[in-house]
Amino acid sequence: LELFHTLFIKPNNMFALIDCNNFYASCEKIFNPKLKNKAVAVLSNNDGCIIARSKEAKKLNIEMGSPIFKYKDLVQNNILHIFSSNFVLYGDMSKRVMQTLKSFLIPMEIYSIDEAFLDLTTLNLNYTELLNLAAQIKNRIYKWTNIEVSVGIGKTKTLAKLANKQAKSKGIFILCGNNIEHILKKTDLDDIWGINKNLKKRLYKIGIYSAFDLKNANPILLKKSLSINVVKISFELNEKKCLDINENFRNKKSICSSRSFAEKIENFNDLKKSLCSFAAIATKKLREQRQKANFLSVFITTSFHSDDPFYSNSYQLSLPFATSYTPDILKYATCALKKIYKKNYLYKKTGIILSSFTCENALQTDFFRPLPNFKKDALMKTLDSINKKKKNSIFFASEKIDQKYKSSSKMLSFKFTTSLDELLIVK
DNA sequence: TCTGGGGTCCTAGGACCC
DNA sequence: TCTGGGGTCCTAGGACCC
Repeated sequence: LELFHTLFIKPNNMFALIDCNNFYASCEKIFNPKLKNKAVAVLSNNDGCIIARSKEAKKLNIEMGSPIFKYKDLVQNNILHIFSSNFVLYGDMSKRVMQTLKSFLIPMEIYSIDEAFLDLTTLNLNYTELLNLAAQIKNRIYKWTNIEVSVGIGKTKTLAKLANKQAKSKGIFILCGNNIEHILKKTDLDDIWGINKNLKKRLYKIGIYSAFDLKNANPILLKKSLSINVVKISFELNEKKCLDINENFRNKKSICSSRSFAEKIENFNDLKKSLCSFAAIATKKLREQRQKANFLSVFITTSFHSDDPFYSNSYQLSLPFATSYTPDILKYATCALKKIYKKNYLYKKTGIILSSFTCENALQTDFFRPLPNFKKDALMKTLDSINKKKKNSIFFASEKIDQKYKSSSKMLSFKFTTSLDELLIVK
């Protein structure tokens, strides 16, 4: 253990986690002044359940993840204002926030759509300087994007995450030195990054009941009864860095596209059409990161929440050659679907996952395989450039789905920042 | 009536190798 | 009667994240 510490754990690190407050709900509020001080919630695809709440909505005890029909009365009485998820808007606002953060020229990892880590280690700041920097970050992001953020600072990413929880009420919080023990004692295990309800139960079984207990736990015991990740979390609570920031976030290692349907689908052809439309979306994303896939997985499932007979299955296949050519993916995805489709079930959802990527212009071939067809790449380039000018100008016949199965979003706000036809009008 | 979508990482076990 | 020891690589499934 001593050896491990001296070899791998470097002292004197400092990380900040910047997290946008109630991000999706905040994005809706920016462009709609009528929503000021009102409770706002954003719904999942298909307008199913709640995935974001403004602070006013949180005060009404509206739960994350619960289906919207539970709050029908609040919506009808204009107490709760709901929106379909507008990922084009949120994605663009996220980009603006991240660009603002980049202007500080500090090593940075974009961790999610509304969060980023900064590695402050080399800046060597004292407590007051840290507070000043955090305030500057908050102010600049608010001034440039109108988004409010919380800044949490700690000696490891795990502590910065925890500090951010404290910062939700105070705006800025630095978790170090004397206050760590005090905070950890009143922190629930599942409020720690990387520990959920399930892991919490397993920790209870070995006599660890709080974040403070986990900090002081025996790493050998943690490794034996749980996993290496829990050991790392415990070290991180002790201000010993195990997790570094990852600045190379550009390329994804897998790309998934899936959706639940507005109406359940029984028929193979309708299921195939929607799968093909997801396959085309995933393949387009793959081309955007200039890579080709060697592996795909297709899944189908009936509803988890109905009395209909339940069936869920998936099929994985290795592609005979790396490809980002939509017709190739459509063909193999359809093959995979045929393997798992069963008649007489009411399907609610399907999707595709592409993985095992290689660089688009480094193709491995062999003696017995035809040479790669460069015309395929040229065709996809043309297709993408046409669709860039006007979305969905060209698509494959197999993608054409019946409107009634498409997931619905009835309360969609405008794409205020990305579409000339949907600009905010000020009278 | 109505219950999301998109990711990463770890581990156990199988299939190989000598 | 008795059948080794030490590896690597791959994958499915689980567990976690937002």
